[in-house]
Amino acid sequence: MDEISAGPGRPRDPKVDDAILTGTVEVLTERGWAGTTIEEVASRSGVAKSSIYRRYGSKAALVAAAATRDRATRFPGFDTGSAWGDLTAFILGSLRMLASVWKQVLPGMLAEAAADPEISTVVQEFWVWRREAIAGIVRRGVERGEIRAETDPELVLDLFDGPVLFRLLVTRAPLDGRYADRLVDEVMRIIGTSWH
Amino acid sequence: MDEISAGPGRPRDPKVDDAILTGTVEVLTERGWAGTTIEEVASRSGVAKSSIYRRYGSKAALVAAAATRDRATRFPGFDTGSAWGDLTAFILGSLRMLASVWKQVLPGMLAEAAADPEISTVVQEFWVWRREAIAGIVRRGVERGEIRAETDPELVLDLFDGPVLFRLLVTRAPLDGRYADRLVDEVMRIIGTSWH
Amino acid sequence: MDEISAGPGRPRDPKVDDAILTGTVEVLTERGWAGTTIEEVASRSGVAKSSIYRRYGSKAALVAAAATRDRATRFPGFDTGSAWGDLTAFILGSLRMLASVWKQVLPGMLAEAAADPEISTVVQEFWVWRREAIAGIVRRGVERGEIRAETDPELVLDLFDGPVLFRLLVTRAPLDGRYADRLVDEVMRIIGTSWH
Amino acid sequence: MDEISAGPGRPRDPKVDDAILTGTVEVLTERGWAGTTIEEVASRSGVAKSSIYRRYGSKAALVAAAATRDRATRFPGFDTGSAWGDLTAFILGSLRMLASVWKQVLPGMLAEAAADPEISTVVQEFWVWRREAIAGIVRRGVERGEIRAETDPELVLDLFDGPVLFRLLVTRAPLDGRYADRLVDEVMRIIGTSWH
DNA sequence: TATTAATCGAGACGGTACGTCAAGTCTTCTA
DNA sequence: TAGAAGACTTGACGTACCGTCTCGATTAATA
Repeated sequence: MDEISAGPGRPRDPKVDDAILTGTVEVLTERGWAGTTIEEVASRSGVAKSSIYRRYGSKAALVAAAATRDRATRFPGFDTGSAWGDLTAFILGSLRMLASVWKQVLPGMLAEAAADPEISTVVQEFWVWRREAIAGIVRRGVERGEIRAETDPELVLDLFDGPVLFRLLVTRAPLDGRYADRLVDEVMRIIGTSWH
Repeated sequence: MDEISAGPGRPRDPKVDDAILTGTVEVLTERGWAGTTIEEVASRSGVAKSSIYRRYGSKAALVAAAATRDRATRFPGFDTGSAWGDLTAFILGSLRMLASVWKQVLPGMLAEAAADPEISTVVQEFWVWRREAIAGIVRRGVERGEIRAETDPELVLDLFDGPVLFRLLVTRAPLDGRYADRLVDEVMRIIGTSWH
Repeated sequence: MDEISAGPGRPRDPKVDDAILTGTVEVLTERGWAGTTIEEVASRSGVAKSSIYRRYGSKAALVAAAATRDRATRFPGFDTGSAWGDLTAFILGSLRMLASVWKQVLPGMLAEAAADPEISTVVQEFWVWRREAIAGIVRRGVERGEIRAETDPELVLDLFDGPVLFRLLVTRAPLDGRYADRLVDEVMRIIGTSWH
Repeated sequence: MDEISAGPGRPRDPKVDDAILTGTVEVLTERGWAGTTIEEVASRSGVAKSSIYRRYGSKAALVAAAATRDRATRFPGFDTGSAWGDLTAFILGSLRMLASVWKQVLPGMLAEAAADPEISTVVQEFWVWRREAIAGIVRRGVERGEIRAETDPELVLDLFDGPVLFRLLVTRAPLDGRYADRLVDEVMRIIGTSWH
């Protein structure tokens, strides 16, 4: 995916790459999605506006890149030995990640994605690994006999991320550990082979 | 809330009220949330910009008003005699309403609400009657013995609107009758007193 | 020529008109034609950029307006009783006007006019009254018998402004009183009825 | 001033020299002075921008070089046997040269020269040979007794190029053969020893 | 019947950010 | 070193809307 060897011409300066994304996260943190302007990111990161536009065609693309870089660093592993434990670890990790900048950024991102297919793609890619993580948990749970064999991972993601998104965007109800427990409880009631 | 008798001075022209909201829906339909500008709404509806600002303080407030007016006309009743039927009617009605303009408008609205508390209030009010509708369905279901007594209507809304929102904003998976059936199925598995 | 009564809408603020043109002359004086930017004029005159663009479509149009306003205030009358005196007064007045800002501005103006027909029009209008002034001098001279009856005022303007422009733009030879005398001398040699 | 033998390193490629100037004239022809950019010249002539900047410090310097190269090829000799004939040949040749690209280029050049002394020098050098050509014509005319002995060639140039420049830049009056005749007529009326 | 006060359309106003463009400089690889 | 390629900083461009404001012209209820 990455260019290994350079073509002709001056190669892009990785320090500039870095400064842009770091500056983006900074401005997002301070000003939120709507208050973030390319102009501010440029002046903040000591980089020319044109150097940003050369890389990213829009604010949304820029923020998406920053988010993608951030994701890699934040999410730990989870394989606790039980479906219950795995799901709890997964949802808690998600909520922890959300608690940072991205809680403020996500709404704007999603709005942009609704209009711009290119951004939509980026957003969906952002969710692909979540689906795969869930699929892994489900597979292990089925092998252990904790989860029903015909379970669709897509459905589980629906039931996890849907309500979280709903609370984040609409009801603004708290997204804490107790809520995580309840979510896992409900989901296991649907996909589990038995219940206490 | 509404002024019943006029004070001194020229009263507001109801034709202007109407032209504004109608024009707003028109522009939203054609241009989507981001492409909708107050200036365009004004020129489209043959109304002065100041006449819009006199009524609504922002684009979001304007759109919220248009949405509220629209809601009243679109949503039919539902009381089918069974919890299963009620929930299905409710979710199908919701999906039908979403299929119109508001699918395009909702993301932008929610993004704005995330930043502006005033808009957030409007959005939440928009959801209040949904909670109440669900509460009614649950109450009737409990009385009939179809739904477990301790069921929290809030939770049911979570499980309905969450996944729908998730699909709408993120995965863009289809929101059709089959999906509605599956949703009701899952929810009833959680809140129902028995299952087949 | 001027609008006496206003159309609908807020009328243009004459203080803004004035601030813009005054600021333009200021910036031109300090920075010259090339160094003058609309942005600088705006910030200097405490006026929004859009208020300038609302009035003038380009730098050249803006400067032309400033020049036109300036012309009215700078040029005194001339009717000295003899063709010789009139022409001398005319050419001296012209050189005096040139000695101010406009010496620096004219080249850029003319370059712009060469490309943009609209500017060209403005520039030519700027020269119309010179043609007319010359025509008046010629007419009076013919009546007095000092100037040959068939004299074409256009030609006289050619012979006056041409060499001045040439010196200004190319040779940068001095444009002083002695040169003015010589110019009048030459021209009278062509259009005069006799010579000493 | 020119490097005769190369120092160390790769010598400059004369094909590049040529491509640059040829491309410059091409672009000037198509786009005029203002529309000509170094970037376009570079891509047009298949040469790197840095190869242009290595040779010429600015757009004006580049265009000046192109003009200088062009001048040598265009202007024929003139020595017709009479002052009248010489002057007519000279002015007609000048007008013919002007009719090409340079009519469009001159205004921009002169504007630049007004601000940049370096360009001003180039422009003045461009006029030196005209002064000398006129000086030759005058000298021969004086020897033949057609032109008054005290005639200043500088003045003649003033009277020729001034009006031409004026018409070119300002009035846009036609510059054809008839005008050439009239110009010669007027000038001879001033510097000639007699008239018909 | 006049007065008063708010509305209406229109459009100017000071702003802010946009995305584009060209200038001139710098950095890499290749010849 | 030159040369091609292209990234880089800089700075102005002209545009689009924002939300506020000032006009002159209505439009009722009040005096």
